Amino acid sequence: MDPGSVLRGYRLEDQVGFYLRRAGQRHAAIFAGQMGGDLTPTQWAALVKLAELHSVSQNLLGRETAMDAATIKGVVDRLGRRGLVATAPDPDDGRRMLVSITPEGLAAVGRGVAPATAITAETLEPLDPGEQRSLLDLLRRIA
Amino acid sequence: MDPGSVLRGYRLEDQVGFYLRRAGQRHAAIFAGQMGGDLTPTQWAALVKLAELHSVSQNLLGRETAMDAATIKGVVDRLGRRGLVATAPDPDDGRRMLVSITPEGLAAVGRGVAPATAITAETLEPLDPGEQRSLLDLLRRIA
DNA sequence: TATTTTTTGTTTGTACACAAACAAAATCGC
DNA sequence: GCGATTTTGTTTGTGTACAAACAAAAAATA
Repeated sequence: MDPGSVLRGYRLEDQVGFYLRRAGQRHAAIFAGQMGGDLTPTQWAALVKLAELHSVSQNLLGRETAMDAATIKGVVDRLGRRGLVATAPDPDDGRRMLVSITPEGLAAVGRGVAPATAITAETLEPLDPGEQRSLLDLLRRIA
Repeated sequence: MDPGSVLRGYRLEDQVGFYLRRAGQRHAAIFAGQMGGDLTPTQWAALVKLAELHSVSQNLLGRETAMDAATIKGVVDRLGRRGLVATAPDPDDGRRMLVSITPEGLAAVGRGVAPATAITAETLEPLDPGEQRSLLDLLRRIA
């Protein structure tokens, strides 16, 4: 009796989850290579959103970048320690911590746009333009 | 001068990486819900591969499941502590640690196949069958 | 107004994920 | 056979990711 028989035809290689993880790993490797290692994907996402939104509460920044409260806290703390982000209590709401991007953070975003664009291009490079649009559409719909 | 101008049209919402992360998060949530929380996606992947391969070195198991040496070590340690996996030194190669699945591990795989199949189905549920095949194909090619 | 509920942020604990540095064993090239 | 290289596994450190439990403040409601 083959131990594999409990699998009843189930194979890791047929599951979306497996390829989502592997594609994420490849993207992370490309990111680290192009971005020079000083900004992680989540840190970059937070900085980009802050460049758009000027000043937002920490939790809202988390929602905009798809990070839960505990995760965005760590990201903001690390960016704050490096002077790319500043926090201040919200005068209108004693619970809120307003997060904003510093001039240094804005400069980092400026330097990062070209690499970030290249990262997306390199990640999608195995696909032709139509396939790239398809993938983005399909991913969006299962996200 | 708008701070957003440093972005030059770059938006988080146009980047694959952002959706890869979000789709991975949704999949992980579905996984935790269906699998009952006692097995993580990586632990499940390791068990499935071991059910197929019987006995493999720890590093090879990592390669088969897309985990690096440090990560697979942690996964095997945790599975070993719960008795789902056993390790033994390879008699033919003093460096190698042979990992195999225990009867309890095999039983856990047997119980997990139905939920695991449902997890993939629920993750892909927003797409029709043709789109599901497309997504899997495109993900495979960028992974 | 007073009570309840929600929102916001923090802390702790567990689990990936990987880089870097290291040691031991096997293999390769000569 | 022997030195160089590769493979295998371990350890440490940093950074997501999230659950759960908690406190404080605000908002909703009775």
